[in-house]
Amino acid sequence: MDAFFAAAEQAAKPSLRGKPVIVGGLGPRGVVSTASYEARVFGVRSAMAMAQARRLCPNAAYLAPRFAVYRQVSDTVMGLLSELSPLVEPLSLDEAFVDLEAGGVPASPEAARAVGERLRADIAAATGLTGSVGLAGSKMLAKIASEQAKPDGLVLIEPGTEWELLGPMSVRTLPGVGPATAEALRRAGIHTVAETREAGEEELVRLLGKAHGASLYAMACGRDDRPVVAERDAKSVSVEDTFDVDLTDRTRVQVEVARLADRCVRRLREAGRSGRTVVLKVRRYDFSTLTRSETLRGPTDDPAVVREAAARLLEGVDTTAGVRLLGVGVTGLADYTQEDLFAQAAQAAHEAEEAQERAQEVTEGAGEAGGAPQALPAALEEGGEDVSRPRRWLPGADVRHAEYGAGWVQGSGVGRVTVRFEDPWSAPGRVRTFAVDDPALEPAEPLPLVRPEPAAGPDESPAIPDGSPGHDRDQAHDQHQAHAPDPGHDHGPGPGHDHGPGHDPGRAHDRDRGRAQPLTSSP
DNA sequence: TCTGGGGTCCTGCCCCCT
DNA sequence: TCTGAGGGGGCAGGACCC
Repeated sequence: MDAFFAAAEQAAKPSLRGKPVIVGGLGPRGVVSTASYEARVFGVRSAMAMAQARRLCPNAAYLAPRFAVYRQVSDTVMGLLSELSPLVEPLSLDEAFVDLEAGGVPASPEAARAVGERLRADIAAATGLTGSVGLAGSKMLAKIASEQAKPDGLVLIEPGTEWELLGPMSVRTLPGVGPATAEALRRAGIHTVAETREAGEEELVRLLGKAHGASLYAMACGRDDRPVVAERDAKSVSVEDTFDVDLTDRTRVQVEVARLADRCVRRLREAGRSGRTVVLKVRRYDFSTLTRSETLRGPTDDPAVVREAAARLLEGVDTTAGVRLLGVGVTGLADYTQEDLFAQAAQAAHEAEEAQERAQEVTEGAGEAGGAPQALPAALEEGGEDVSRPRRWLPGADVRHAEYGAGWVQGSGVGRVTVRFEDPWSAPGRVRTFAVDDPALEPAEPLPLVRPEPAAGPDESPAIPDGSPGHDRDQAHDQHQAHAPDPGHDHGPGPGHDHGPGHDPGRAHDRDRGRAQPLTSSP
């Protein structure tokens, strides 16, 4: 998929189409996940510090990723791929290898090209997004072809042309050659694929080690017989958080490690696995990273066991100078069924313990100062809403207003949140600003990017009528409500308080009159 | 004001066992 | 009974990928 996250956001948000869009971590230490092609013109790239991106492209829309949406689109695309062949190997949400031969596609360039073009059309129809297709006789070449095809194209590498094609390319083109390998090769005077071949396998092994050197030589010669492998089991599960501000307080570090251990086990259990080796990861103030690991006698999915192991590992790490990242992982995965009986018997006790932990966290939460990891949307953590914290409105998040309908958060701050009201099928919408605790405004489920088929029935009119559903009407509301008095705040959401619709819409105050956007610049 | 989060694979070292 | 070689597991770090 082309500029996947950013393209999905543009599809979901009509006002962003044709504009620079940057998806990534929005905190002070965020990095760019994906930049739209419009943003790349300014030099913004994946993995770049968000701060640098903002300097390069201050007028872009900066959005937090919405993985639920991307996963949905990804499932759709992977479904189309699986219609082509039983052998589909997903590499990530937006990329996969397909073995066309296993799918019975005749081994001719014409047949492959036809399948590729049809696939691209099907993806566009099913998702509203563009994807690029690389066709070749091996994974490495197919991948190179797909890179060349981007955006929105198809490239086929004819058998027999690989040698000349690869020769002049940079070594960085080859899979497995990153900055360090490229530098090692550069020092040896090797810059291109052809020079890599000329160096010979022996020299590459000497420079890079056995496995890396040998595989690099094969790749440089265009030899790559790695099969397409469907369904690979994960070998580790891990979670990590970078903190907005370095942690120095030892107790806080211990609390965070325990939280991460619990999150890690939750993920482990969701996957129905257990693990034997617990890994603690610590990135210090100076970005130096260390890991400590401990192998248990048998695999576990017991939060208490993982928490305790992580705590023991932490004991051996000096954190006084400041910690910017903490992580907890589990490797040596086994099937859940191998869980030992003792732990299962003790599980009830641990669950009671967990419940107590959570109760404690809520009371501690109120005093939490800066340095929080990118706060999870409060609603995500546990069913109940955490009343001790104000709701956080992440830019890009889906919302629904009792009166104005579906929209997305454009920005928030100083007690207000700015929302653009539009949906994937509407014309670009307009912006309104509300108090962050406006009860008429709620987080919402993402809308599908492609308009769903109208419900089967005699009446074929779609749920959302064509044409913009009445800016004029909105305007009328503006007149009425622009000066609605700000009712006093009630900070005691007692029992029975809910955010359901039907609250007095007069609480919505629209101070921007559709123009001023004090918090984020409108693209 | 640089530098996320989720992974995989490889290497080197140490230690223990055979 | 002692010794040395070699294999394998555990551990830490690093490179790479999306």
